[in-house]
Amino acid sequence: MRLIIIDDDPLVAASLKTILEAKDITVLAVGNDGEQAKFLYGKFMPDILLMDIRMEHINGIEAAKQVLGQYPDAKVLFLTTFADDEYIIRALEIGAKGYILKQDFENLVPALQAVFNGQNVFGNEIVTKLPGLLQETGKFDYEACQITEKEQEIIRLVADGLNNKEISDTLYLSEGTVRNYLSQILNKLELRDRTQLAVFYYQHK
Amino acid sequence: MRLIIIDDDPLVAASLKTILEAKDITVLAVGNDGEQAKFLYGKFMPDILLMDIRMEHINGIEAAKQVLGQYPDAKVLFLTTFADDEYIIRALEIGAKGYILKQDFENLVPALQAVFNGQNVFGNEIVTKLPGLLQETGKFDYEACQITEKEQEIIRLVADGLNNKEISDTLYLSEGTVRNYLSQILNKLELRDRTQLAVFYYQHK
DNA sequence: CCTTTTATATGACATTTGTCATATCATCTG
DNA sequence: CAGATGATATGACAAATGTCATATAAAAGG
Repeated sequence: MRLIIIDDDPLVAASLKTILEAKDITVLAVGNDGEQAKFLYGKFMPDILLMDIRMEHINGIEAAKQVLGQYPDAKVLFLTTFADDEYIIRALEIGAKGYILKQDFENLVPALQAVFNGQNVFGNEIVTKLPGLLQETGKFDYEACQITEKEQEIIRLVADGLNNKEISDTLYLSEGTVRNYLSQILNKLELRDRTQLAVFYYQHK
Repeated sequence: MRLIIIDDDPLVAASLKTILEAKDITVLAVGNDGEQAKFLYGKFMPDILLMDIRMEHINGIEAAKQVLGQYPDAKVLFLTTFADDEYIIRALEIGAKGYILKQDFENLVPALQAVFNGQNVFGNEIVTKLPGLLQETGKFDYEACQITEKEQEIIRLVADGLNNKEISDTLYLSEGTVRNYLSQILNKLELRDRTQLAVFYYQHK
């Protein structure tokens, strides 16, 4: 198995190289910058591109996107020090083969093997997060928070982008009343303003 | 590596056993019913439970749930003939280690190895579906609307519920500048206020 | 080098927003 | 009936928001 390692930190990159070579894996090249990823990939055409996801200048995702744009069959396995929701999605979107924690170095070789054989590999930390990401956060129980029916109506209208005047027209209330309701809602949900309320609404739906 | 195979179809189960034993993998037992899964797991305590996902009587998911309920550290790898969106989520939820197509029998061994070493393995057919499941709504093309990179950053922060001061602190800009940016954004997207912007963000994501 | 563009900032301003204290009025409830 | 409760309203106020005209400096382009 022939691969290229890209890591911001030269120490990490070198350690990885040593570890992997001890396991009879050929490290064709080591880079420490997203910029080098595409160049080195084109030059060596490795079986796998093992790359840090957090790097200065060009991050791993961006670099991988470029590599995959030019070489769609490239197998990219990301390395990271901790799991980041944002990155999981992006990595999957662009077609990475997986995502493994640096700490799990004893699992690195089997992971590489699996990727080499066409599988996709994800560490536990990642997978346990997926259901949460997949199933949009369990609906929020407004009742449990003593949010009345009328208040919920107002929440929906705020989450629709209406201002106080529009809400008052819709519900046949005075604008002041709407303000009062809203004030109570924000208080109950411990939010600061209507925008946070709208955000809350969409994130708990 | 010691494992148990559960498959509805005795022929498939037997074939798998033959293939795997040829690769020096110990098949402790073969079952053909979800009911047997829990019993056999308890009896043999294998490293991995390799199980069909579609079975009569008790399906794989249900059987795995029971096994995992009793033995939370069980490593369950599902087998299936085709990928089913519904199952992906369910399998991840209950804590399965992966999901592989029966057709990919040449990848089965590396996959088992990776699972044995604590990884999670998913076939390509599955992974390519994940982004779709993660965010099904076609996302909005801000570039096309001439929304600059910086403006997009501000949008994200507004959609996070920050006020102008907080945004300016985050981006090292003056509050006035943030206001100006926001004003431009609202103008470009033909929205009225930051709440509508947050709403827009969540509805086009 | 001069001009244009781009990013950032300021101040002034009207409007909207959120909070609070208080007021009606109808409906329960003992 | 008297008092409590709940829904709605008002007015006052400070803070935040959105708009606009304008300013400045740096970068880019000629």
